[in-house]
Amino acid sequence: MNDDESLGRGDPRPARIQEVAKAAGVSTATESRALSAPNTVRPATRQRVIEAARRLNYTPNEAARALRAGSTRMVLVAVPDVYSGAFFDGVLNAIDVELSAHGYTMILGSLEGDEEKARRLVELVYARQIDGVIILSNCAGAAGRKSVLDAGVPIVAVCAEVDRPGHPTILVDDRACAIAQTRHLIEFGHRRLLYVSGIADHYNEIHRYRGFRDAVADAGIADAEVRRFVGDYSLRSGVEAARFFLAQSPRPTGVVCCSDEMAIGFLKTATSAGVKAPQDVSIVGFDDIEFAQFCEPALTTIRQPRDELGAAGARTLLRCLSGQSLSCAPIVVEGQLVVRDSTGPAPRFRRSFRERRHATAA
Amino acid sequence: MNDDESLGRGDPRPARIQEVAKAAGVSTATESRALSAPNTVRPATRQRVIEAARRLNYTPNEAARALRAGSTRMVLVAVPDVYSGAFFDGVLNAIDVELSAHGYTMILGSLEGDEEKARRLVELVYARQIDGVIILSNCAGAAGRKSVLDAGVPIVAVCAEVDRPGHPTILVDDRACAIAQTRHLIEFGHRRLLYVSGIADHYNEIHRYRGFRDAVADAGIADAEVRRFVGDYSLRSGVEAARFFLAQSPRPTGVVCCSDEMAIGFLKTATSAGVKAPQDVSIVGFDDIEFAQFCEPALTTIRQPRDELGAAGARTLLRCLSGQSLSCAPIVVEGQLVVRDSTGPAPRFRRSFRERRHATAA
DNA sequence: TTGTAAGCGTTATCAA
DNA sequence: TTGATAACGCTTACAA
Repeated sequence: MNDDESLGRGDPRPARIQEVAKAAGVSTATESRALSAPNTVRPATRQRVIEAARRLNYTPNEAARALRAGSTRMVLVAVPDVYSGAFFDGVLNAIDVELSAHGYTMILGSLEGDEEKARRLVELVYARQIDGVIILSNCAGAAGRKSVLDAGVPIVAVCAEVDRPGHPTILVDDRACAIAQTRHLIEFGHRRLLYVSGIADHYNEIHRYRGFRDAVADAGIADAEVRRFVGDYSLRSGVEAARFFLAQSPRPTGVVCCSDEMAIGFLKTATSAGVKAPQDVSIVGFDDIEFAQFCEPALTTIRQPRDELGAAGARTLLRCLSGQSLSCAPIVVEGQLVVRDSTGPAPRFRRSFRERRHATAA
Repeated sequence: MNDDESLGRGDPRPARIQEVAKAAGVSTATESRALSAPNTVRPATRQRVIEAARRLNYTPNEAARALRAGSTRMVLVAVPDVYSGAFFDGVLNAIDVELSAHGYTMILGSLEGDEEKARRLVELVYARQIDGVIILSNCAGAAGRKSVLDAGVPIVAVCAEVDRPGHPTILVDDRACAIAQTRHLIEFGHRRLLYVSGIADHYNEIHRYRGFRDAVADAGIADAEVRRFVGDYSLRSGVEAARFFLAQSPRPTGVVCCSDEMAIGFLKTATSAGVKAPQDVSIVGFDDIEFAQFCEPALTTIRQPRDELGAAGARTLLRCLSGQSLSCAPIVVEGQLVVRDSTGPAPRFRRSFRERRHATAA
């Protein structure tokens, strides 16, 4: 019985490179090369090595590899704390696929909420356990704490902006999207508008609100006709927005929301109070999460190219990690208005609009 | 100017323990102890060490620590591939909070879908980069591949069952939950029932279906009155279930779903086809995801104690990691029926009317 | 209580 | 193409 052949399950101690090298009749150096740089060893040798590794069920110890090589192939993806799982899941999946394909592991976490969790993640970066960071959240540098920005690893921002310049960034054209939302309502004859915003100082929000204002001004709508309610993207704040809406007199007839969650929370609350969409009020969301098609009525919204955002972010980071220097001009991708059933002609315009439609149809 | 004081941002090279030890006037051994086992050094020394570490912005290199100490403090949490983000997010958050509080980092990933991603994760475990695994998905041991079960690390299952016995398990009482769903409908007078199942060979599913059958048999309902549609927990399969439902004649009046997503997909599709809930059909979901309150009508469902499940899973794993041996009797927590607006009395009179019509048509 | 020194399991340098 | 050997940065016997 050969003592190299300890194949049994649950070996008390996994094989090390030395043992495998011995079994293959080579040095540890050759062993290592055969596995991580196959073309630098003779095919026959390589074959022997690989065979021995398989027999002994050998997997290189990652901690040792990382210590020696100075890289862990782990990437931290920082998501917002209260986040639209429904939206980010798509982005995250694209990131994960891209990273995995290049041998990297994704670690997910928030740098915002639970202080304990956040500090641990930042420490992990400083501890050289993380090769790079993708930021999907604006609050990268928290007050009083070591910032991940100072850890000396490459950082890429996706749908977000880093406090300090010089980092590659992937963005949706938020201003254009907000204009598309608003114009859609204006074209339906809505003039009393409610804007339900995300967190006020977020990068996205600043640009979106700017777009909303511009579209409103373009249409010659007076400031007095417009309201703003500041939310935080959540279902709950959509409910609050609807309460605010219900208390107005006269009520707005068109509502622009900065997330589908807020739009859905708004919709449900308004409906329960007897205000129907799109008859009494039209609502546009943002993100096109999966549930947008399943609420009642189905939600008109902005579709963000989640796959594209995630994949571009991951690829950009991988390029940084391989030492390429990149231009910092943001990569901008486009959102798209998806019209469903939650928007329609403004109440007082409805009749004439219908007549016009019938006229053109006839 | 002291060359120890290189505090500048983006230091080319982070401080090592040796430098900090020198700056504090102690050996590396004392330095290490002062930071990881504070009570084993004199307070004054400890103070000097901590001060020096802070000055030099020192964070111990994690790879070196892991190599030497033989533990990485990383835990893999394996989620299903097509998963109810809305449900698992709650469980995952509870796990993360618990792990973070004990100095552990959570790595998230699926062992089911993308083969490339799955293989990488398993390799990570074999590479000793993962101290333990929490499984939220049934397909732990995939065919043909090294299984995470053989990697020799502690494994805990939450809402799932591991193919091989001997692992601690945290479960909801699925059978009792399914009975509660079904009885709720039966008490409303429903007798023609549709059961929309999750993936057929999942542990949960087996127990839930058993509960459904038992409740049906208890009520003396004939097999001929009962249908089963096999879905996969997704919104999409809820849509398919509704199509199946719409094609029946006579149609069931009560629908038991194994996820809220399926219930919501069903609801929307049925509503669009002119079938109203709860007037024409009553629907019960499972999970009580956040959106359950926001669909129209609000969904009657089963609330699973997500926090409890996640926290119990994490605590159990931490106990394993600290070397305690545990009983393998499953920890069972209870779900709870939450009655909202998607369920109501069976439409007896209209039903018999319809049957008459169908009878004459046939 | 503190210091000395031997590893942890790799990879990379250099010489053969 | 391969082998000997020195790091990588930390923890922990063991000795003082």
